[in-house]
Amino acid sequence: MSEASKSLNFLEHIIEDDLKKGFPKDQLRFRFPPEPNGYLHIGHASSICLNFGLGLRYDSPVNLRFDDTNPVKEEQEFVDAIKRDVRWLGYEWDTERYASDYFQQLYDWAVILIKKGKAYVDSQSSEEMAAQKGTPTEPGMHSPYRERSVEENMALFEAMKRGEFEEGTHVLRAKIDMGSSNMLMRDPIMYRILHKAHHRTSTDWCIYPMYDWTHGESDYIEQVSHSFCTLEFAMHRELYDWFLDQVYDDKKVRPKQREFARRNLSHTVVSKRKLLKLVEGGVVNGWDDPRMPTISGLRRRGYTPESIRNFANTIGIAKRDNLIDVSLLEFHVREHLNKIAPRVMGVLDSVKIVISNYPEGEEEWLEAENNPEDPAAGTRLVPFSREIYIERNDFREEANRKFFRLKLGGEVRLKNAYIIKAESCSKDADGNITEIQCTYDPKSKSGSGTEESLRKVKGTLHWVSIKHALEAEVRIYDRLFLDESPDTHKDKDFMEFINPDSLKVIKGYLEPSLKNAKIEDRVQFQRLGYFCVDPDSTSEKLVFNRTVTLRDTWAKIQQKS
RNA sequence: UGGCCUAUGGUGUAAUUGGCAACACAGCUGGUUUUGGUCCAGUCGUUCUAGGUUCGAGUCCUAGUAGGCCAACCA
Repeated sequence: MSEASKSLNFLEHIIEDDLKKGFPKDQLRFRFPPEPNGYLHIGHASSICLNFGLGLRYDSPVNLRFDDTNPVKEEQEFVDAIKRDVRWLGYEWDTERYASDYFQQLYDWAVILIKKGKAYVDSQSSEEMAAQKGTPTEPGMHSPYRERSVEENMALFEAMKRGEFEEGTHVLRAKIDMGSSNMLMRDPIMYRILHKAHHRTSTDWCIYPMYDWTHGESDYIEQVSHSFCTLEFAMHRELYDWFLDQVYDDKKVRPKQREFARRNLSHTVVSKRKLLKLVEGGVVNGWDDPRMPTISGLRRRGYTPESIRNFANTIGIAKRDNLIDVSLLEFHVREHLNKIAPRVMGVLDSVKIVISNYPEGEEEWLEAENNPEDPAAGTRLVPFSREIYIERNDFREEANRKFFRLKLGGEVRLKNAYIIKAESCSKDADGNITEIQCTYDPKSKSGSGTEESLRKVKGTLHWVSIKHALEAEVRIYDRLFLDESPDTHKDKDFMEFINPDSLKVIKGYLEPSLKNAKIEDRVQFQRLGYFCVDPDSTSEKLVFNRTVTLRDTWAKIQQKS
């Protein structure tokens, strides 16, 4: 969809209104502000697409700013992973920033607040302060240290900075209103003492600013015009504005915080704590496990950046609670892969067919279309011979008219090859079919143009020549949770809803053209789904991940009966 | 008991700002097809409730109801 024809979401309306009121378009500026303490997931993708999409729409710079004010949890590893994921999604930031770049400026401003009597050092324990904080329905009480003199506050704050105190002994608090109905305005903490090395500033600082004091001022320093965050920060806006008022120069752009509802995807969880539990509990094999809703997991699963961007644009941005069905994400990856993924044949649950009237030892290479959606993709050759594999569930000894696959006495088209007829089958002692004996019509070769080749047969099957088949490991992934919203049940833990069959590892037989498939190559196994080559692949052993099945109306028909 | 936010098909978002409720997904019916894929056509709504303003209300007003968020030296 072109940007011009797309309807506007409420944040775009806010920007349009600002523009209409005279805000200069060339001063529009956005930012994506992750905390480097974990991996990006599908929820972040929405925010990334929102902010960077706005940048593209208005031709405005977008900063990537790491909100790194807590050295206890933050690491360089996450910075690198986040940058890689944002790039992979297809976005370029204007400048790479760190809240830690502003520590000195923030400190200088804090000194100004102290001197104006708007901040003070509190020397109580966190328990004492919590007790004085009040509740949502009762006002708080003043700290006994609230009326310290400017001189005393300055001396204490400077000593905090010099590292003369233990962690937890003092904090710097903004002096606002302990009676406010907004708990965040009840003298919020601006600085705490932390004797921890920071991933960028090392041991330069032993006091670290809190989120509220940092975020708005960072937006201001960067001259971000519109600062978009999720709804749980709505109450923070009053504080954001209060802090801004303390330093604001009206010749500069004043950042505007607005909040949107985070997007929830069905059949998954997204909180860092829960994701970590899945990783540490061994439920999945790491942060990039293809079942994880992380960007790196989706990448390994075979999702394309374009499909994720289209998904994000389709679900839009609003303020109400939501639960987006994962089938919408699956639709977008199918839509994209349908256009770009080469078609190949692979049999995942095989049963052997012997074509009794096909000469023993003979083989021929048949032409096959690489992608019916894209003629420019060309053709390839696939080998055919007397013994082939087909999918076990593509054969039944007897079946009704609705089953238009192979049955005894029935005919079926082998994709790109011949029409065959099932004559008989062999079984083992347990009654399992071990081999199907067929005959073929030599004149029915696909594309030969003969009358026989033009015959209409209802079913078409994919197949693989046994002699030429490539063996591969195929990982069949399904959704990780059976419940659409596993972590919103009051009396049940989300771990109770884990799908025990979210991964099946099987052996598949593939056509030989896949021999040189490279890691991250994406293909469609015809009639089965989209698959991609996993990084675990080696030259000896191919490993494929199933990204998503094809739409399967046959499965629906079967379910109904 | 306080404050803030939200309410439109099964799902997600729109509605030229007070003027024929639209788009996508999912579901269901058919058609096309050498993938039961793709593609095409059709189908699926008391805009949370009750009042009010108005020629006209999803949109404005009032009162309810329901859901979410708010008491970390986290972000």
